[in-house]
Amino acid sequence: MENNKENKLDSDKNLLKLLSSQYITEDEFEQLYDSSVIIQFKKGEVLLKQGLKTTHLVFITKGMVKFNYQDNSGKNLILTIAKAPSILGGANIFYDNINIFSITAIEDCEGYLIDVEKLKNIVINNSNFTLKLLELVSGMFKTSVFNFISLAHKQVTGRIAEILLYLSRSIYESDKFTLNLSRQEFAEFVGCSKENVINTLRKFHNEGIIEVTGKHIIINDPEKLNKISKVG
Amino acid sequence: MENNKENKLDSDKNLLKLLSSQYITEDEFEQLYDSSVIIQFKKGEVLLKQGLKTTHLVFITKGMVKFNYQDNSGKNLILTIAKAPSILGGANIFYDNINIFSITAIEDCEGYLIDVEKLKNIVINNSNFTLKLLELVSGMFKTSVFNFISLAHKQVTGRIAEILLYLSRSIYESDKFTLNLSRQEFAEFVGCSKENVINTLRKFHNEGIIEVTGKHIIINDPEKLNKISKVG
DNA sequence: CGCGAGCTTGACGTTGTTCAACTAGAGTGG
DNA sequence: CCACTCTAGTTGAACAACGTCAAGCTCGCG
Repeated sequence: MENNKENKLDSDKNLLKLLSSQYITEDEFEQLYDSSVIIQFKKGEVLLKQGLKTTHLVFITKGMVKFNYQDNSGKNLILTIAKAPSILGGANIFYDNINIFSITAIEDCEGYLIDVEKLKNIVINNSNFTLKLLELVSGMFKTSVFNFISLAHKQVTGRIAEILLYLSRSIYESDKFTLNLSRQEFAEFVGCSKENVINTLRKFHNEGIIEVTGKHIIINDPEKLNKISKVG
Repeated sequence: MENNKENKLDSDKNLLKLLSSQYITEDEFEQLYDSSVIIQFKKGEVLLKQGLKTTHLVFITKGMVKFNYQDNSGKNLILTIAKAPSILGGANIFYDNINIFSITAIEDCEGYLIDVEKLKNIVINNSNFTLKLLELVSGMFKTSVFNFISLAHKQVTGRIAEILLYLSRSIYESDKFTLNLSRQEFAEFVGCSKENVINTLRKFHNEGIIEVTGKHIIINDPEKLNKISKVG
């Protein structure tokens, strides 16, 4: 048991190291790692809250999260879904410290809190690591732009096809998967009503493109989905 | 005449310096400046083209540009409008070199081409300047996310109100301005049809919120516009 | 067994797009 | 100086997409 935990921690540490150690020294890494706190999140818990100041990043080693935004009228929107291993919250450290969206667990998660001030100290003296962060943020920017374009030009059918492919390829990495999103959340990801999601999934199902049984989904014809997502 | 040009160049140079010199040394700046090329763009000309590799940034000292995207089906979308002075094209240097959208002059522009390879050399050895870039990209990311949210949750009336305020406050910096966008382009910015733009502008006009005479627009009641943009 | 949350379905109204016709203004050439 | 044409802008009507609403269903769980 003791041994198991040791192994697990070692493996997590290596993951984190892999993500950063090419860019910072061993010393800097140890400093960062030693100051970080192990933490668990249950499904539904908020890792980083919209509107609050960023005091830490979260490096998740296990689990899945959504980037969600709630507007003044109470409507929700999911910007994207991410899964471990991943560093969360990096985009706004050096711009201003207010989180523009929340990050919420959609299944139980494990990870580390990384102190932003400590990180800043390391970054300021380390151009390579800063470049790495720059790459990270550039990537997020790019994703966001594509999201915007997709939303602007595609109708719901195309968006849903696109998101099914994204989930299958990038998140669950399989043709068959069990959604850990409710229909409501799926709708918030697409940016439409839950009824629309239901009808469209049914349509795809009836056309034999996918198979839907509750939350279990099988992608039968990814090519066709791809075509639908391209057309709109 | 000669003297005028000298003065003009000096003033441009100072602008560029202002944007970067706190972060790089005098030497580095001179190196960057000396290798840059003065260039003019006429209205409609493309500064950076979607799908091509980035070989240079553009620092514009005069004029206005749109960030525009064209999808496979030929539909256009305007991501945002920017005006001089501004550094354009920074977001994707360190991620990959392909431009994900075009930048096109919407009025005659003047500026400098900055060689990306030269810039990279400077950046790699200069953490402060990298941080500045990080801030820049973070800002763009943030804008993009807000754009996404706006598009997802607001209907056309709200979007148009929002964009009118943006143009008035951030671009033209006045309650009265003359659009240098066609109705079609305005629609591409909003993400709707040009007819919808026309009808909505007319509606605002009839309600006394704005005055529209061709391309000349006067914002009479910014408070009301703000309310409309918040509600949706 | 019964309750409740999430899911599903169909009817209906609203929003926004598309299309076609028309108008106004800016060049162009005789 | 007057047709002619070309483009951008405008208008209204028909139509499609999508959201909202209300009702019924399913399934897990106490």
